[in-house]
Amino acid sequence: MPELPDVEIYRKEAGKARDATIDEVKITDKEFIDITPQVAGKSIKGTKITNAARRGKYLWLELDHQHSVVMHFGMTGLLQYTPTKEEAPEYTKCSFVLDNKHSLHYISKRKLGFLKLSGDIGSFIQEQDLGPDALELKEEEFIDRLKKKRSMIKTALNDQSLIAGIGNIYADEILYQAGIHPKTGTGDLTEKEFKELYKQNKKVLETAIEKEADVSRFPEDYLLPHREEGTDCSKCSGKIKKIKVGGRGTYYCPSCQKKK
DNA sequence: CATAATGTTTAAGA
DNA sequence: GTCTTAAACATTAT
Repeated sequence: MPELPDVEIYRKEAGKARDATIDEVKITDKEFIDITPQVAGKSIKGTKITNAARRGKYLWLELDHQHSVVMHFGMTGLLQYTPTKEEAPEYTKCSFVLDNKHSLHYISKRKLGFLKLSGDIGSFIQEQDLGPDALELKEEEFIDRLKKKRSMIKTALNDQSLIAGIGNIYADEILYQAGIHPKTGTGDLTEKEFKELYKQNKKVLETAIEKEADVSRFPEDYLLPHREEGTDCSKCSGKIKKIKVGGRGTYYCPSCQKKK
């Protein structure tokens, strides 16, 4: 489930490969991986991983030859760092075999993400029209950006050009914690509610990272561990309800997230 | 078998 | 042109 907290975990995983040299690039799904064996051999093999960087849901492996590998995880992708002698996980699309007896595996069941060679990170962000990372934003800009969009608040939170990193399920969690109905129009929110959103955005994402994006370890009053229609709300006596917002499944408590 | 699923891009509508 | 919404994409699990 790769949203900001998940990708941050992968970034830490990739960080274990820092200063290792890439001995080999194994491409196991040619259709999916946008790197030809020639390019891999010429531009990636033999280079050193100098850093792992993240913005929103995108992850970069920075190499010492002024380029980098950029990856996106779609809905089912993940990154794993394992001893090379272990077999690559199922659905592995591409593996970087390192000189420290470990390998980094890009894994995905479906084909919605990508992994490719990227030059300068800044120009990539511009091309993608990617907004600032949800954890880097100051309160004022966070609120200003949301106000610019005239849509339901959940749709605005999911807009990567406004704020990068919040996906479908974390938008639900943030709105649940803030006590705001997901269909509320951005124009109908009060200043107080915007501030609460900012506060919960930070808290929810940081908590998720601290728990290594493992929902079973989330606090008891979070929505995510019991994101199911009809279950009891952890904050009041209401029952969790499922609706569609902008075409996506959305869970909320009708009793503590009242519509205006 | 039909439906929904954490994602982004596109095409269409206002 | 600009902004917003809905459909399309690929594959698996229920």
